[in-house]
Amino acid sequence: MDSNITVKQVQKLKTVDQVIYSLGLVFQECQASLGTHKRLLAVLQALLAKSLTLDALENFSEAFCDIINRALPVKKGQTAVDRIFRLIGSFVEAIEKDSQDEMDQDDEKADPVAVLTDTMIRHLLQGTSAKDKVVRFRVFQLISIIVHHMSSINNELYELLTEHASSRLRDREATVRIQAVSCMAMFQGSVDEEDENESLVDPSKLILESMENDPSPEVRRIALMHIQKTEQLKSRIIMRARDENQAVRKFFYTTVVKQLLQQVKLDAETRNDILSWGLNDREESVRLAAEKLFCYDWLESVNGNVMELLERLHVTTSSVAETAIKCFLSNRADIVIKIDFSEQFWQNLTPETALFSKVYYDYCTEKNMEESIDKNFPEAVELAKLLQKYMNLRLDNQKLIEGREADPGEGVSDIPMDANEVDYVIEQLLKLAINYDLSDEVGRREILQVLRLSLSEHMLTDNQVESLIQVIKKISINERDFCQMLVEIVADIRDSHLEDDDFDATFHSAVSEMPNRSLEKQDEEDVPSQQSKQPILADPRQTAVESLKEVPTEAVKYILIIIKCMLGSLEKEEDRISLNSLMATVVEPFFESEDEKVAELALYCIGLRAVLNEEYAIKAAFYDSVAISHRHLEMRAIALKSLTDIIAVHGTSSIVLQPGEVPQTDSMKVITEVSLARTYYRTLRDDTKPELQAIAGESIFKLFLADVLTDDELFETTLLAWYNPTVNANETLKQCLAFCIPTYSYSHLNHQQRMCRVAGDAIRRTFLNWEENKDGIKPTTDVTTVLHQFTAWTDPSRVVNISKPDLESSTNHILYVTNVLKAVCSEERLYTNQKYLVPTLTALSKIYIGKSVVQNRLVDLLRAVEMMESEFLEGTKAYTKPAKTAVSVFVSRLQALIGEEALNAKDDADEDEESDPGSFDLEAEAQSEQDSNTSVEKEDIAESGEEEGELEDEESRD
DNA sequence: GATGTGTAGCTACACATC
DNA sequence: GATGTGTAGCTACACATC
Repeated sequence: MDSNITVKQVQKLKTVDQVIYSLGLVFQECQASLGTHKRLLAVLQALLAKSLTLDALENFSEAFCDIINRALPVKKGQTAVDRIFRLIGSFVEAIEKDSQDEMDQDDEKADPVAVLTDTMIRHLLQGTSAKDKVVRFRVFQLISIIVHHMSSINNELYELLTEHASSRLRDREATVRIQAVSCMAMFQGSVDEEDENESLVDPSKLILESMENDPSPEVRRIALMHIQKTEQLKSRIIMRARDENQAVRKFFYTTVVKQLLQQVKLDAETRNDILSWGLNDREESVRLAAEKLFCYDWLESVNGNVMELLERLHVTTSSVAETAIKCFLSNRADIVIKIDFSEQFWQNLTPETALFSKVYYDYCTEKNMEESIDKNFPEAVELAKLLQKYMNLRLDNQKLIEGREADPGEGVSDIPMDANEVDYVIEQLLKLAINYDLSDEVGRREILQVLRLSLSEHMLTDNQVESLIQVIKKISINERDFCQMLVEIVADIRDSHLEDDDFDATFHSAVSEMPNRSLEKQDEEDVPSQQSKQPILADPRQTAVESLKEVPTEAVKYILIIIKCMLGSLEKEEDRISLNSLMATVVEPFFESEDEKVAELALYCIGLRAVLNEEYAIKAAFYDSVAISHRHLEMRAIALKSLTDIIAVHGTSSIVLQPGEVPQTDSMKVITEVSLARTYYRTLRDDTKPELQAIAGESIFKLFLADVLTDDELFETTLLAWYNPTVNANETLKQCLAFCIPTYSYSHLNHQQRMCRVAGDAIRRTFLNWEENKDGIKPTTDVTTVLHQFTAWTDPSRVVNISKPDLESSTNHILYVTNVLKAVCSEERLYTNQKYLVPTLTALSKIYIGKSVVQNRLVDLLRAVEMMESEFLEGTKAYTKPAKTAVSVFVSRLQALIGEEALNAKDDADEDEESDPGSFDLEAEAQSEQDSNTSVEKEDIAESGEEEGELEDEESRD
């Protein structure tokens, strides 16, 4: 028989042996290429038919299993076996189909196909818990293939299979679990929920479990692929878009979303979430997959109608719409090129088209597509008219609504556009105007006119105010001009709410003091410098407060929002006088408002001003400190952030009393260095206010990174917080510290030195806290992790951009290890406990010692280690063999680095000086060296020493 | 546990076959 | 034109080894 076996040849076969021999040939041949499979499939079917006519089904099955056995031990990745399995799969499918056709005709006959598949599966199941992982993998691979090609299965076999597969879902090998999941997937939906049999496992639940919790991303991916996309499971499936593994996330976007959209209903919010997570993913590959999904697949699902695609985003409430449109513009140049905004388009803006035009304008600007801008976007004058048109529409709407409320009985006249939608359109037009080409003088005037009137006469939304003020800023000649314009507007708004004539003394006087400003470019020199020296008013504040009481709260909020946006967009202070007046008469009085929102806005404004003006910062710091200790949570958060910003910009010296400085009665400078540190310290330690804790953590590191804060004690508090088990519940703070601690430590050698100084004490206190365990909460880390982290943070080779000479001469790790050993040896509970001692000593192997470290430092360290060993460790139970080995390895390493000669020389010197070998004196040396290196920090360190006592005192009083 | 090596799963393209 | 196959390069991850 030649190697290319055919159906005709099979039909001529006479004996069982010949059939079995041919079977071997088929599987021999199928391994080489998939090309022959079609013919071989026919041959296999013929062989089965032949064995039936010879009444040798049993022999045929046996031979089949024998062939399978030979493939089972072949490791993964061998294509030959994959081809064999593929042929078996096709074979099962083909004979199942034939059998179905025959069964329709004759139900009585025993089904040979069922016998064959049953034999094969039972044979394979014997290997499901084989010792060889390859066998377990191959067994489930083939079972999975067979099951996928079967149309039905009897109950007995089903139970057997699910039982084996479910136990393999917890196989040690990920490859086996993948196949088990794939096999189990075939049985989803087979359990009838109504007559739930207790003994039956529910495949869907098991797959769900694997999809969410399997440690291997590949298993999770396969589970995600196979799991049924049902209404019940969809919310769990969608969460895979946030899987920690990028391959899983990417797979979700390339494949799963499409399946979901076909099989279940997804509401707009869910779709937006999916899109938002994808387009903002940290991995580029995931972002690309999400972009493709949106720009091609979703567009296709709305038949290429771009506006419908945008409508489905629900732009007015979506935070992702703008990103989505940007991605659309850059991905679908083919569609973008056809864009043509007509007059009609601009007259009938919808939220979608308004947003699109805004994003498109920015896109064109960025890509220098001037032609597209000229073609599609109106002149500035026209833009002003458009703004006016939609502002009018907004006003008409409001009147209609008010009218309807006043007289509900009246025939309801249709409101042309939803109020929120009009607001949104206006907001987009304003945003469009921010970057618009306003070089045309007439257009600029027109727009400014519209903006001024709108701002003072309409109660715009917060977002609208913010954008509008940015446009005014852009149009203004300079900051002075800008400020004055807004101060006038604020005055107008206030006036409009006061009817009494005697109200306006303060306000108008504040305004009238300002030079006349006009749109025309005005030389700054024109402003008489004397004006700034004139007294503002006898007692402006008092009168202002009185009159402001008459202004409705809503109007006050509106005014404060305008001021907030104005201050936020200032880069420097060109008009101190009018700002002073504004703050004193309109902002500061509201700090004490009973309305929380009003007080918050006032404090926010105060903080913004303080960043611009160092003198004002003292006042702001005063307000902040009052707010931090007395006011409600949101207020305290604003105050804490504001205080941090002030210090970051102006430094601590400008706002705190210097040592010896006595608080003046007329000054608001009341904060001391200690009270400032204590504010952060207390906030960070207050578990009852997790939001503030997180802000404090972030603030402290911001200031440490900027070298504004230099308090070692405060820094140590952050480390203690990191290892405090209760912090684990505060996700924001945890994330903040996880990022900030290493970032700070690796940012500069001096920063790392601070870490080295406090590390010993921080480790000691952390361990003792765990030991005492006051709160009864289990620590979430262990001793080894703590030491690993500290050893890494203090490793000079991890400092970014460190120069080779700096690295090789750095003594940071030596300082660190000295402190840690000292700290552990100072506490009997630690050095006599194996749990703490052994990891401390084994960590010695990770200590980085540069090639050009001063020899004396090494000798001192060596002496210290030897002393520690003889004084504290030798003879204690905790000093186990691995600990001893670690110490002796470290000692040998030090000795080798030092060299014998230096060692002897140093010994002599020691004898001469009669130094005390029992003390850790090298830390003092290290400290003094560090001080001389950074003379600036010297004082701070000394100061912090004093504070340490005070902070501690405070704490113990608490 | 740190290291080097191996692998799956893309992705894009060329080419053959139906 | 649709479909399947082979090829190569790439990357993140899993695995094996010490």
